[in-house]
Amino acid sequence: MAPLFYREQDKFYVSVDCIILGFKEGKLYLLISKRKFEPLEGADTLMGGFLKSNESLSQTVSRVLYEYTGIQDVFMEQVGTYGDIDRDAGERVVSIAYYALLNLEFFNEELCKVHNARWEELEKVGELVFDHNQMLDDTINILRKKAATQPLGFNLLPEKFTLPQLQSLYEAIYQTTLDKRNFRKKILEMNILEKLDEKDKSGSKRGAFYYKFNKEKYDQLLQSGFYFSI
Amino acid sequence: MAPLFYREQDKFYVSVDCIILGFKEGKLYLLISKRKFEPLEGADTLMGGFLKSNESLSQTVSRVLYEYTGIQDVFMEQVGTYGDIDRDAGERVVSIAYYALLNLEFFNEELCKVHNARWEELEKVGELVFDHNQMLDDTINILRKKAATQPLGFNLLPEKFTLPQLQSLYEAIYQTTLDKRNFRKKILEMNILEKLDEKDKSGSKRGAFYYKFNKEKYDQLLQSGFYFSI
DNA sequence: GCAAAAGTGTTAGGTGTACACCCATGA
DNA sequence: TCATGGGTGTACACCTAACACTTTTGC
Repeated sequence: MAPLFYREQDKFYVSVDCIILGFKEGKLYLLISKRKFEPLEGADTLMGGFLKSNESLSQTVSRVLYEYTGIQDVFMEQVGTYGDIDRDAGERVVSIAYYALLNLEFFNEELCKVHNARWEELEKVGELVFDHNQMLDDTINILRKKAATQPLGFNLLPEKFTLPQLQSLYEAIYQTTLDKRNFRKKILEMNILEKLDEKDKSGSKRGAFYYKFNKEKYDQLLQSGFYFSI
Repeated sequence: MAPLFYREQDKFYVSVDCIILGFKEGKLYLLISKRKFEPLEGADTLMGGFLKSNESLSQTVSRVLYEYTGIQDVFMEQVGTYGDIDRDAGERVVSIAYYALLNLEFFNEELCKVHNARWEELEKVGELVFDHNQMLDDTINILRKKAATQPLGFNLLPEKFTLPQLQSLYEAIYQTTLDKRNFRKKILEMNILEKLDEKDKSGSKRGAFYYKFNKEKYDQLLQSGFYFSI
């Protein structure tokens, strides 16, 4: 039984909504689903779920991510909380938005069908239910700020990636083009990438060397005042 | 009556906790109160309040800020949402943290007594209830990031302030010392301050000129790609 | 006249940015 | 052999950071 003062308070439905982003062939994609219940059943929506009494917020997010993508241990961060009275047309619901960055290589295509979900090009996302477009805009703003100063981007790539791939990821995030030489110089000077002896021949005849992100080295550098910056 | 699917879900108490910061004589201060109900009655706590059915989240924050400080139209932003199962020792409560920056000049001292509240030097804040220390740490991190790229700081100063005051504010936020000449050059070059014909003689015999933040000019500059940076 | 804070410019080093050509390979 | 994308170095402009002395005025 709740202590006295608590019992006088109102209670609310609490949900999480997930902005799930992936990257493929130079473009960012958002995972969009069809809403499964009234009101607005069938409309485009972010992945979401209700908080349960036996779950922490982050457990709810992990559960929702697992249900829709089949992936565990996904990189995710809170975007913010949306609490307008009428934000959900069905009932008063306070919703916490999280974004997740994942590597499309490991994505379970089957689950897409189960949930009526699809990957939509970020630039072409149309109207979503409620305040979900706002959540998406807020996410992109956060992503742009964070990606410049923290090595988030690697979550969107396979473990082994090429420098042209990495560059095109940043170009997609910032909707701009970057100078190849400057980009390579900057990222390599940080000494957080490990060059492999293997080439990706899928993009060109010559092939581009694979690299991987060296997290140990990055963590070690952080200790000594280093900071990531693109 | 809630639509069918909603009715199956759990409901939760939702609260807001406010990290209220002020600045005086070169130091940042946090408004701390004594918890008014069990459990942990009398312990040091952030200002907080429960979300009500007829309020949006930001209305709740405004209400709490007004109750505790007597000030309306305070600058505030969301820090994040804290949803661990046992974060509140009394009951399951999901709490959204907001920080507020205010000008101590207008602060209503009377309300301090009413609420058993006090301004504590930020550097000397001790243990707070639940996860409130975490909320405070997260706030300081956000403040440090934001204050460097957005003109938030002016919310902590009176409308008229001197450059030595402004500098000591940034020194307090970043816990560092800055070079007077470089600081003045940088801030004045932005052309967002308006020099007044009046001096503050309280800090020295010679007196320092008052300036004020020119929001119109700042907004105008933003349009043309300018960005604030300290 | 002196103590105490306000105010003022210059320089060197480092960082960001613009820019064009050769390389490796499969078809 | 040629078309395609991968890979490389330099020069200049700009910004940052370091640094010391003069001014004002109340006491």
